[in-house]
Amino acid sequence: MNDNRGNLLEEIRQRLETLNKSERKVATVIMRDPNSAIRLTITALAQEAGVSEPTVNRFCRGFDERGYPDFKLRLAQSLAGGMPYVTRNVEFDDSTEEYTDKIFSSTIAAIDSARKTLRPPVITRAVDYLSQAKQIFFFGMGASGPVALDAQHKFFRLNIPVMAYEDALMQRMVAAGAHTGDVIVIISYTGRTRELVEIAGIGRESGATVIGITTEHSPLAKECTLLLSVPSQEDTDIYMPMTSRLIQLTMLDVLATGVTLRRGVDFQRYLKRIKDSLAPTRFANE
Amino acid sequence: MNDNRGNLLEEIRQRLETLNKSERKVATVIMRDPNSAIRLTITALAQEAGVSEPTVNRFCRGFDERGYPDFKLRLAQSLAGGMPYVTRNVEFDDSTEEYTDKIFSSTIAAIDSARKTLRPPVITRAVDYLSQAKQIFFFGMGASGPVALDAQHKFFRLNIPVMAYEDALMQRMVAAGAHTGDVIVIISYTGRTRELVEIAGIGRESGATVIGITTEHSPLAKECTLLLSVPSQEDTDIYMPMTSRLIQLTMLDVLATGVTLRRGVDFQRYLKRIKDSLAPTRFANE
DNA sequence: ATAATGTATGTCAAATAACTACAAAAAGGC
DNA sequence: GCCTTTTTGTAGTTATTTGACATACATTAT
Repeated sequence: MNDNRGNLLEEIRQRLETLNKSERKVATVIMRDPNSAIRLTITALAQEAGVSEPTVNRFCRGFDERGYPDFKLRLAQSLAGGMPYVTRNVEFDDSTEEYTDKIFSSTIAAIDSARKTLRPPVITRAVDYLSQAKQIFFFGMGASGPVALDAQHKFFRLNIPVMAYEDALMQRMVAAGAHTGDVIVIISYTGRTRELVEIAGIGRESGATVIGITTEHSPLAKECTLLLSVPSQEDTDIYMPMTSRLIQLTMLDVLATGVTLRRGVDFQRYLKRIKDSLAPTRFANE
Repeated sequence: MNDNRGNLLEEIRQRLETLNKSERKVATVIMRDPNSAIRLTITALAQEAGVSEPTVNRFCRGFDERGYPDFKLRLAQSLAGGMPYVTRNVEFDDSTEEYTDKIFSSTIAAIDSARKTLRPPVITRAVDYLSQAKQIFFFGMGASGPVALDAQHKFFRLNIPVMAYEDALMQRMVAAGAHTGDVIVIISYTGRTRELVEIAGIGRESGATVIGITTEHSPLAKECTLLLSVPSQEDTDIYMPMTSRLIQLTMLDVLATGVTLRRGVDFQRYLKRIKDSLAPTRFANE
């Protein structure tokens, strides 16, 4: 819906040869300092270019715009600083400002790229399973442990029996004792932890639905009923998992939201009640 | 020269609470469909919002703009790049694709806005404290509990004695028993949990350095030696904390990275050794 | 060479949009 | 409940854009 015709500035440059004398004057003025051009009125721009106002207007229409204001709007968009959410690695001589910015940028870039690889039908299926689950278990080890706990926290509010386990032995026992209708969500960045791969198999044998939040094509992914794939972040997480956790967490936010929506509008009142129950533990708001 | 003040849409959303009735109407109309809003005249927008034209004009000036046209220009720039980093709230009739996209977008927008409010000198000081700490404790309750655990995980790798506590009584005891040179990091979204505010005070009395990762001007913030402020996300987290955790986590990534850098280049070898220690627990990489 | 035609550009007026000053209404404090 | 302050709207003013039309210039045909 967004009329994202290419960069306007680029288009002007390309068509420069095609334009007639006066229109070329207008183009030149705009290209010389586009950032100022967007703040000029048609009168000012016309004067600047030494042409008449209607000429500017005609020039604008030549670029498939309704008139000068629309043209300016599109020009402004072309100029808007593209987002520099690039993944750059932290260097050992970075200043505080530099590494802070790099980490934030990489994080944003990672989440953005995760968003692009998402497949809504898969999420819908995951939400189907979760909202019909008799019980939900979240398994995560190491850095994914806290993610599992966070998920427990979130799903608990949804009035579903839910537990998180970080311990491999507990996970194994729970998986072995699971029933049809139970859902086990296994969170693992690498998808290669032997223990978890085995546990996934055990869970499935017990009849549980096993949802994996992990890397595509990994051994764990193959053992799961349903895979929510997290793109692997090549460079960033060399020595510590950073962005991967955040993507997993966001994914779980999406799932929790999906389940909430299935509950219907009335459920919001229940959520509010849970939230309000915390009020006495807090200082009043302002 | 390009006045790239932050994403305007985001700013509107943040300041939504601050606005008065009529101005909020205007904000709502703009946020509902920003892409159309930029094509409206002040008259049309006023009518759409059910307010008078001067109200719209005043609204624009409230955002440090000279008037409506300039406001529109900046709005257009915020929308550019086809990438709507707009925070739109999830509606009850959203499709999977819609709510997924909204959550990812809000998350990205929130982290981006957090990035902009960061003050590098404060981070430097936090890293100073942390890298010289005899011991580090991370305290978090409720949704911030998993964040504290994640931090423990991360700082453990940095070869620092570190513990995370979710339990208020343990926190209280640890705070009371802390010494000068110990650092207590308290993570709280609201900054209003009575228990934690008290604990912060106790920790400081014991001589520990108390770093708060919480909302500015909150009771907790006032009790801390150093405040790392997390911008509060009014709308998004109504019924569940979502973006706040992610910002806290990213903040902790930054701190952990800062401490790592202080350790010097050799330290990387140590980190690699820790990472490699996990290899036997995993299936080989391809 | 000149008339005829078409294109390019400008002038001016009408319409539209944005802003200002002021007045009315609503909200808040005493 | 009255006064003060804040919020919102009305009406008039100014600025901006656009459209209709006219003129100038170039091109081609006679």
